[in-house]
Amino acid sequence: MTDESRRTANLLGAAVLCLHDELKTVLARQFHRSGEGPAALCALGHQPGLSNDALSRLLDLTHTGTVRLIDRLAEDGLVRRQAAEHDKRSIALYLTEAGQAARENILRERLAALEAVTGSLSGDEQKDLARLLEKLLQADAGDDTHKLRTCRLCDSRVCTNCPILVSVSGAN
Amino acid sequence: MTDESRRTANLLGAAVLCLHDELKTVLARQFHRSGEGPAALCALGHQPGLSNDALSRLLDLTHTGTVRLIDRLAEDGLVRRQAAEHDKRSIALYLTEAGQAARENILRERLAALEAVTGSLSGDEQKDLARLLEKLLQADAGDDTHKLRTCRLCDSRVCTNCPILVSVSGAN
DNA sequence: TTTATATATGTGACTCACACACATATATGG
DNA sequence: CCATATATGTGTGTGAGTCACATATATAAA
Repeated sequence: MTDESRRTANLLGAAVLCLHDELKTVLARQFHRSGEGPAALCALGHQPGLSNDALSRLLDLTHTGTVRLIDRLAEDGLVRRQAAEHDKRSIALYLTEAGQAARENILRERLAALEAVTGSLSGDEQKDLARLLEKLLQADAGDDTHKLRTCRLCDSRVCTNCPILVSVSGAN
Repeated sequence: MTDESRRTANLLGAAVLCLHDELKTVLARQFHRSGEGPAALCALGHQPGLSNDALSRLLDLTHTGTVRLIDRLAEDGLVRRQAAEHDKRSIALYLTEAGQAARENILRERLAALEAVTGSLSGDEQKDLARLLEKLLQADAGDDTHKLRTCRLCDSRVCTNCPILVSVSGAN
């Protein structure tokens, strides 16, 4: 590794930290709970009927942690537990109306914050950035669970031609 | 905003999330405490003698949160509180030998993880990425405190020619 | 078919990393 | 000299997770 490539790696780390801080702040404004709550809402909007177990893998929480998370979201009236039809042990999770609205807000504000940053680049630079990010995401994709994890806050209406597309059925 | 620029923004968000997860995992392996502990160690290595107050601004914690954080780090034998010479109210924080070693590990593993990702790009692509990241970091730099915050996990030996260079004296 | 084992969810008790309200010591400006 | 601002610390609380354990259903084996 050259000094220059090390410098680039470090710049990437700084950008990741800076942007993550910013996105965290934005989400906190939209959503009074911290942790994986926003990600759970987004994922459930994208894949309604997910089980506790599938969600726990997607969020990389213990199943217990996911139970508590769903308790909180249900208490806030954002998520609804329902008996699953095929397996009586499992539950199926759905967003309520309020949950869908919360998800919309989260996705919108997140994207606005990101656009404010990429907006400092020219059109050509944005194209370059997109291409480089695609390569980075592909290189770091991992298995299906990891891919779903990476996409857990994505806005599927915006992410056309996802570079790490995964068969959603792999989630349950 | 075009659909394409929205897509780029979303890709950036996905990459930030994915890499942040990965860096978090790496730090957790190196350092059994979560939260801002690693950042505190790195910052204190870079700016020895920082006060609780300056550190709390840098980490964006309440001063109380920082007191407790330092309690934990001191308990682990990584940080030492010392009376400040100029202002008897404030304390000066220094890393112990063990603290310096912990910091080294954190910086090394963080950079290794980042290099593993950027390593998937060609030399030219890495140069492009560096240039774009510099622009993004500059666009999002903010005031001196925000800049220091962005750099709180950087390895100063590697970050030559920092794109958002800040006068360190602004920190105290 | 009965039985053993694996899987899905849930509960109780705990921990960690913060926050807020309040107290104390030192600095600083009128 | 005194009022106010600043720096640190303490008591108490909370949110978000963990682990150990319990229960219900599914599946495979005898």
